[in-house]
Amino acid sequence: MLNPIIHELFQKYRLLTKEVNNVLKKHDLFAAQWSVIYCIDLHTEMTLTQIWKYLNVEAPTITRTVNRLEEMGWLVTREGKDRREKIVRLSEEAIQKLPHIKETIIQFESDCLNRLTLEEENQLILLLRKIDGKEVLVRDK
Amino acid sequence: MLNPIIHELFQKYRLLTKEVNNVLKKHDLFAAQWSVIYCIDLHTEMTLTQIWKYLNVEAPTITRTVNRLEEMGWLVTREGKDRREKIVRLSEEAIQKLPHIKETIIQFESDCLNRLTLEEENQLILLLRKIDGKEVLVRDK
DNA sequence: CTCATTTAGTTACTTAAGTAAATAAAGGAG
DNA sequence: CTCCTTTATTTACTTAAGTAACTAAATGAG
Repeated sequence: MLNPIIHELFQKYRLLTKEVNNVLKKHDLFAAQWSVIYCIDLHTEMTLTQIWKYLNVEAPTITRTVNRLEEMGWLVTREGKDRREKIVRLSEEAIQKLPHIKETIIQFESDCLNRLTLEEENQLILLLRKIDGKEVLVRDK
Repeated sequence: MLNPIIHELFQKYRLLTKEVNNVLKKHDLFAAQWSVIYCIDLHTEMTLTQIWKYLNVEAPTITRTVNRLEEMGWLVTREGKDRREKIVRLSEEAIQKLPHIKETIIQFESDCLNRLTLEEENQLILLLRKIDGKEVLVRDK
């Protein structure tokens, strides 16, 4: 952008999405779809609102991705007691396929980070969290 | 995604683009447009290929952004001696508006990074560069 | 010189995500 | 109970960027 940190962060974002899309191709998934599947698996069952709040994206993004994943047979949805909300869970096939996909993702991610020591990884995550901490809690200044 | 570093990196990317778009709104620009203007300013004159190689994106992305910026009067293009290539430079208005825009961007970026010390900034950039270093040079392992 | 190959840019189509505005159910004040 | 407000989701439109396939100019082998 101008600042080298932000520049680097943007470049890595593009590089990583590109590569993760490539890795996921063999499972017929895209990165954003995988992130939704992963987060539903983590919580077993979620409303759309819970998903977009967890992933920190806007609601329409999740409407679209969940619809697509439902069409593709990865997700099953039902109406909640509150009839406005849509509750999503993984389909049987998805649950079955999940371990294998997780494996390839773990492999991919560890390849990406193989030049970092464990300590560096911890440092990196702490430093990333310090960027733009408006919502984290206004600490000083 | 699953790995907290990559997860955090993706979140920060979204947060930062959102906020930089918000800051640029008063200049009638979007983040990607600004990055093209900035890099042309840095090099005075560039071909499309030089731009997309510098920014590390694909060619069609730059075709689109440059066309839009030309329509909007930010850029001027001409044909090179090699008649396949399109050479781009900033328009007079762009050059005039640039200092003010730069100022707001610098302000924005330093706000984003104000919780990091200078040393932490240096560390962060080094750590980011270690991610997925396939193209950087395969060093060890 | 001619033709095959490479290079620069574009076009068409797709994923990803954002904003603004609409719909529709739930909840609350009176 | 009625009406207003809030909440959950959706729809329409836009920016950003990718892939694949195309055009057209340049280059190089013969």
